[in-house]
Amino acid sequence: MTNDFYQKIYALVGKIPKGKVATYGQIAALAGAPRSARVVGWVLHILTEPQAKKVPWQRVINKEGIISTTCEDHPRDLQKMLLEGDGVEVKEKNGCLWVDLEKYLWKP
DNA sequence: CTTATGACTTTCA
DNA sequence: CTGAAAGCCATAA
Repeated sequence: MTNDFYQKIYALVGKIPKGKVATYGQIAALAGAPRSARVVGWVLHILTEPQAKKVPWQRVINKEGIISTTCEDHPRDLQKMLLEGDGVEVKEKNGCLWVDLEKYLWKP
């Protein structure tokens, strides 16, 4: 069951088109668990090495489009770089990186 | 098995 | 409208 949830999340994240971003709640909802946004974040946190390179985890952010990454292993600068590489404009507000959900939010 | 924590979200005051 | 607290799911200890 958890493994299935993982697979769903991976599939959903992998289905995010280039130049678009999605929120944890959205991914969780699409995975069948609207209240498991935290788990989505956890899944992306424990991504295995090969998957971290295959899955565009950088396109998954919180509901405000802000990168709330507190992990030192997941630098916001790296995510910003990856998003910019995908064609997503990452803005900076008060030292917090965020994306225009109105323009870059993935709407399946 | 119980407790604590987390890349979040939603609701109450 | 803003701020704080609880909730939910899964993993780690």
